[in-house]
Amino acid sequence: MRRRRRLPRTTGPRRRVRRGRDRRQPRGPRPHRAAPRRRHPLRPRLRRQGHAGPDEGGRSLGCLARRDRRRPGAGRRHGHRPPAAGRVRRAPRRRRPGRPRRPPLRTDRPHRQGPDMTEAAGMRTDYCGELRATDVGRQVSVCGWVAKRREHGEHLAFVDLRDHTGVIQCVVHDDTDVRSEYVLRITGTVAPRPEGTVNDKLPTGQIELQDCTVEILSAAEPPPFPLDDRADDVDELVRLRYRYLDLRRERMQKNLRVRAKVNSAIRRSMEAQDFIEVETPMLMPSTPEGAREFLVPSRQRPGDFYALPQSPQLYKQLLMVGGTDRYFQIARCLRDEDLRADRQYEFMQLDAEASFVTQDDVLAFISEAVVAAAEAVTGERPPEIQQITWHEAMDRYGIDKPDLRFGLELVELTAIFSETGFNAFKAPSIKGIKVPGAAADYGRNKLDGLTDRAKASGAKGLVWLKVDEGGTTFTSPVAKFLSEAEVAGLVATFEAEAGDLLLIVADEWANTCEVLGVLRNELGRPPVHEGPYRYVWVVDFPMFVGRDDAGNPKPGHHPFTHPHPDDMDKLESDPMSVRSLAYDLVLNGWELGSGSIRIHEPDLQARIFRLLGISEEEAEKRFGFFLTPFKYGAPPHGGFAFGIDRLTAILAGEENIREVIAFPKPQSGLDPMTGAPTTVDANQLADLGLRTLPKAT
RNA sequence: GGUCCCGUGGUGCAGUUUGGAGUGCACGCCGGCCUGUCAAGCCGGAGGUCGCGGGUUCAAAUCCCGUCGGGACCGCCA
Repeated sequence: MRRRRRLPRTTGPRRRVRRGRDRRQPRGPRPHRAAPRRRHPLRPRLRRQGHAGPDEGGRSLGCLARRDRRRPGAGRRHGHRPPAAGRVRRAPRRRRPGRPRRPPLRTDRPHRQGPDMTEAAGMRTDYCGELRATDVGRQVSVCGWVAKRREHGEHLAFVDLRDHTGVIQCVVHDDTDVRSEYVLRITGTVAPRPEGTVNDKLPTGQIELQDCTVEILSAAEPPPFPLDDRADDVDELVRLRYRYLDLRRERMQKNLRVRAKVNSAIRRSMEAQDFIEVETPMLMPSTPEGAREFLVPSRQRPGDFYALPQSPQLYKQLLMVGGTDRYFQIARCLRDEDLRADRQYEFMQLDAEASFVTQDDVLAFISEAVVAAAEAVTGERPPEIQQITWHEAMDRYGIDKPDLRFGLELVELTAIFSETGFNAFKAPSIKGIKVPGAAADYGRNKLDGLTDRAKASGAKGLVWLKVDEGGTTFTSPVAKFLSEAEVAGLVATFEAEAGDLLLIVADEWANTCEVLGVLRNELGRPPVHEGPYRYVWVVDFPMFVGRDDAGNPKPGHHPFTHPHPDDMDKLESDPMSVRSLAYDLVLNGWELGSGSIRIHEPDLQARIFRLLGISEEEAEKRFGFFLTPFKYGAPPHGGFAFGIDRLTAILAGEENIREVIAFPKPQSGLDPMTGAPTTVDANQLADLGLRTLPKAT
């Protein structure tokens, strides 16, 4: 890192303004110091940079110099710390033998008009939150915002100064007027707190800054909401409107730093695995498959549009054709779909692609990156990520993004009812879940609620049974329809005990699983960020999911996904049973991302298009720029993309990705801070050949 | 596009069920007091068109309709 010089500590204006009584009137000389000249006390008190008056330069030096003369050794003690930010952060606090002492205070520099912004990093010697008892005796300068001030009469006040590392208590004995969120530079001596005044709740609670000289770098209006933990309860719209204030909070600063760690660890991991970072265009042709796109009108071709990328999918495959071998990008993706707790218009993905690899290779690459990111944040390396097939995920958890942190697995019951007389159970697939001990908690209302939920998910109905005392009979509206053998079969299969609640669904296999999967999550799923972290690869996704209006199968992943080699012979005969080489990575029930091995053979691609009902002409029209390259020799390749916002949110302990994005948008997509989106003036529209319709009223 | 929940000084709430004067609490803010506090303490003060519009009523924060804004979820996100 480039070495940056620190500003001589004496160049800033020393502002003396008053707080408390009589702020609007000049006051007489104060008792223990010759009264310095004072600026007019009326606020705003600060002159703008460049308009500094004659009192802004030299006097403070004089004050400090006087002070230094009064305290022999103080000047020498107060030295230049290694100036680069990284060094400051990591600098050992204990001075080791042999380590050179900090260079002496420079008092020989020419006076400056206010802080020199070209040396802003040098305005301080330390971060607020990093001072410790081992720093006692040092004279330091810290910069930050006033988190809190506590006054005790005219001549004692405590100022908690905050930067992104934390707060330090500064003892101010003069009558400087500092208020919430004023930006200060405070120079003082690190001292142990007097006996009985240690604050165990603060990492800096053993010490405080004494003999403080306060420079007001910026005055501030009171913030519209408290910038501490209480802001967690403030309306998110208010936090977003003043996001720049919200970001000062410990939680937000922590989250931004978690995110930076994730990015950094991912980048290091991918590079260590021989991936190279390549940027791909933000302006690309519209490819209307999949998510709705953001369109950008072309000025030079009025009436034509670029689209912003939903993902770099097409480009990264062309990078493979281009011999790049292993590509990655921490890529911004944009989708014009409705927002959610885990969705923004724009979001970041680790996008990766590799040539001459198998599915297992890709899973290993990505696993390594995710594990590295998790380790960078938590300090613990997660265990190897397990795999589960899509079919097993559906069968056991009823969902393709299973949350493995809790039980309530689906129990297979079909065989028990193979000869049932109960019409509702004459179905291809019968499954249930057991909620241990929940019978008493679920009265009629809650059970009706579950039934409604099941029906909303597509179930014909939901059968519930409460296991009676003794554990061998049920209380249930359908109890009378069940044979003794069926009752016994249920008790045995569920390993049911008195007080358990059993929920059963009978339908086609997929429906049965999905409905119970919804109920399972409803009944047992903890908030996503609660530990432990359970990563899982879901593999062998079906090649096709459902059929479109014309009866053609629809691709489960995307139309360039390679079919599973074992199922190639079923592509035409039984397409819906064909598996693909597509895979998802799931963490605590959130889909982190997905990927696949791609089709690199033009013949196979043509075959898939035929199955999807896409004619050659249509394929050429829609994907021509993408398909032609494959005629020139495409390597076998595959890749993956996962959402960095989601991973970061979970690792940061947040349930909402907005909390780990510096400037997110609320659910409406309207930015309360900037007002975007806005109308533009007619000339801009004319330039683009656009005309807007009147807004609906 | 849909379902549900929420809009009351700068912030967080109570008050709405059962209509009766902008009523209350906490924080913040402003002023005063206070030399060891730490989400300091004490005293005083300012600050609100109860999101907006309409309706019912003698009377609406409260009931009704509409609308705007926010959130969670469904649809959607190949």
